[in-house]
Amino acid sequence: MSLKEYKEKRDFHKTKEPAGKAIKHKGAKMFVVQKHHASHLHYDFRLELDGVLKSWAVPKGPSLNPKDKRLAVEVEDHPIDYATFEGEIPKGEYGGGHVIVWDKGEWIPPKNVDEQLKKGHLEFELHGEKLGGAWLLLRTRIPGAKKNNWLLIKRDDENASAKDITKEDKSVLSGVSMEELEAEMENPRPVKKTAKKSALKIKPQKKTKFLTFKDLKGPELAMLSETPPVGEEWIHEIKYDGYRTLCFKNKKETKLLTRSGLDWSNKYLEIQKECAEIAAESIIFDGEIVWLDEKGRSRFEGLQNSLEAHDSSELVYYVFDLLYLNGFDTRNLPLKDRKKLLREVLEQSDSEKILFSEHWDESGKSVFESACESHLEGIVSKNGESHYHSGRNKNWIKIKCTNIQEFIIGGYTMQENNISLGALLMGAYNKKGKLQYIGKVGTGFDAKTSKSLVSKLKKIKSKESPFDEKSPASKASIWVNPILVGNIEFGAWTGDKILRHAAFKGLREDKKAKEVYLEEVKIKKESVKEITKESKSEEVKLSHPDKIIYPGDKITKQDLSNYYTSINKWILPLVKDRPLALLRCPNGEGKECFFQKHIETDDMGILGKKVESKLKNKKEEIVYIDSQMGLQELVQLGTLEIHSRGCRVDEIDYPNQIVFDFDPDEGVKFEKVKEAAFALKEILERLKLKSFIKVSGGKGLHVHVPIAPKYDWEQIKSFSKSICDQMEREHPEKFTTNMSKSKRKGKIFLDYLRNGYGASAIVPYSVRAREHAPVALPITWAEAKKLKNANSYTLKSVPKLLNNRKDPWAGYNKLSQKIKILDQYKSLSA
DNA sequence: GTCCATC
DNA sequence: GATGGACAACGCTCA
DNA sequence: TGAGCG
Repeated sequence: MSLKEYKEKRDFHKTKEPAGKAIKHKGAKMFVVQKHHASHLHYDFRLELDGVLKSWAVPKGPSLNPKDKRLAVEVEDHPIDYATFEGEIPKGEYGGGHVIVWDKGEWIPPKNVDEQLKKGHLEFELHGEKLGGAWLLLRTRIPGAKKNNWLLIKRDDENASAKDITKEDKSVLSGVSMEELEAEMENPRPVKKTAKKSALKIKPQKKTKFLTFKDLKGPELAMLSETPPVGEEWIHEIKYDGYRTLCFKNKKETKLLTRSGLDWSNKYLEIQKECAEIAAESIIFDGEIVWLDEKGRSRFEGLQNSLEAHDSSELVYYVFDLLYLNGFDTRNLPLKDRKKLLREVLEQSDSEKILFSEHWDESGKSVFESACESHLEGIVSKNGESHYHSGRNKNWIKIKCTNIQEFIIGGYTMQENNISLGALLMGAYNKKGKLQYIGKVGTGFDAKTSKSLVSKLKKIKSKESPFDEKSPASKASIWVNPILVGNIEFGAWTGDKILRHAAFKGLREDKKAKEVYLEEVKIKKESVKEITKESKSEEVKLSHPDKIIYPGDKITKQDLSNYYTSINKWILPLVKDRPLALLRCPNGEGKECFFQKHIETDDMGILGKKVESKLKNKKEEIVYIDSQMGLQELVQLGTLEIHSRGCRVDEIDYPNQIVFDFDPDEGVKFEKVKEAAFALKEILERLKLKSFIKVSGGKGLHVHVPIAPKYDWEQIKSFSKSICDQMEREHPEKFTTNMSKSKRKGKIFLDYLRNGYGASAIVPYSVRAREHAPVALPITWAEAKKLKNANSYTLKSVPKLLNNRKDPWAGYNKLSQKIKILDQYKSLSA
């Protein structure tokens, strides 16, 4: 989409003038609100109408980028456009201009929304375009709320609500069927996911105009890995050693382009001719042009020789992807389907030079091994379900048998005779964008290539070293502009990131030096699982060790990491192998946080597991840890609170601990909370159950009861409910089991709901995301007697306290208590 | 913090 | 490259 | 039935 089209689409309500009418609202004020994002700072707007804070000003409007300083607001009598500010835009108020709002486009707020808005706690998005402008579809979200709400408002009736839409109204919903709309309101989902789900089936639905290389934004590229990925979704292809080439054919012309978009049709005349003859009106291929040796292996040297001789007769084009066919953009098809289509097309054409790149869907490991045995360069494993995405991503993974990589020539030395080339000084761009020296290459070129190299290098001589640092400064070094790219085969990397046993294999004329960077080896988790079991000592890198995550006490991420390291042996037995729920606050305590129960990581310490609840009849993906490393990785992810379920990952239907949470209302004396805990202790003792107590790190206390995993969640929940009910009956003035705030005045809320399927509670020894980093610390009942409050054990004080401490929860994990009354009930009902 | 999508 | 969104889930209770 | 609450 061009910028113009994008703007038109975004500003549809300005250009289309739909049922409602745009008016200028005189009393409007704009507020610029600074918002922190994990990786960047940006701004949002709020709009005040007649003194009432109404909304974000511009639906999906542009944010203010401190660099471009635009603001989508009409200023004075200028036409609606972006106002451009000079200099820094301060946080604050922007009044005096006009802000465009709809006359009847205001939504009917649900209860409390006005208040939420005043606090700035509500955001909404306008989805009017979907409904042709006659209606407003708003997605509202209250941070922390469980779901989005969709509000549909008819413009000409202020009191219209979503329910009032009749079948007749369908006509104005331009393009949106009633069913779709109902489905959307019923089951709201983020807009972008909608787009994802509407993936084309094998037959593309809509004709699109022919794509250009620019539309494509370049070919899809593979990530480097040391081992092939594991999983049925992966298919595996031979990795070719040639030039990546895209073929664009339409009625007018047939072009062969390099990966950077250069037209090399003339260099591959024979192939270009054959492509032109393909029996399709328009087509885009992605593949590799190679030269094959007598054994059918692609050899880069052969390709180079052919090109230098301007003879493409010996080259073939292995096509492995189809991006466009006869008017249809096929990039959104799953790879498997694209290759099916591609195979059909190529079978029809019967060309000897344009070949279908076969794939195998057996285990990646065996494909990789046989590829290496046949002295091929390696394999490329691709996710068969993935769409075609430009750029490097994890859907394509390359695994190499030998180490051949492209690097940049940053300089060279001559042999002593000063006639022939001594060594090439190689480099690659690192993450910082600097050219990093990676060693010299003094072999692999014969007299002829040496000569041609020298003549090429002389032309690009430069006075200064192009290398960042660590550069091989010596009198003999001759620097060059770092624009030539060479193919280098090497044995291994040294610890200092220098090549060992490197040999020159030829220049890569299709690659720009800017594209050559140090590739990080991305290893898929599945393929290294066996390794991780043995190499648990691996350390976890903290991305920002000095980042302050508890601003009140200047506690850094490193401090948190150190905390868990020092109390590792205390927390691990209580947290390992339990399904987790994490409270993550990447920007620290007091900043925006979110809960998370499912994570995909490539990290090795955070484990995922597919579990199935037989009793709940549902499958889910859970996260757990079983090592110190896992704990460290949680820290790295910005986890401030670790919560767990009361069960083990392999028995999710049967909890092995019960948790009672005593949560006092504002103003309740802590003594009372202690009394409650001790009252519970007594009840439990009467039931012959041993219990353990911990401070919550907040205001309350938690009592844990380890049990045998033989009762299901329903049993445990009703058991704990009955106990809490009993306490409430005995002392209704002290306790309540009712969570509602109004009925909690001056009482302690007995929360038995931690004991339900999927519910979780704070893990003992976890820190809390509150000021001073309090810890949910296990204590003895004797200590509880003297306790003054529940939040004075902190990240700073706990490690010292634990020194030489006798485990207050000794035997917790070994205790497998039975609950008699449940057993009795069971035998009764049986 | 990380991934991803959209521009 | 800049920007922005998602990242849980479920039962209870009250209006 | 939806919102608020853990």
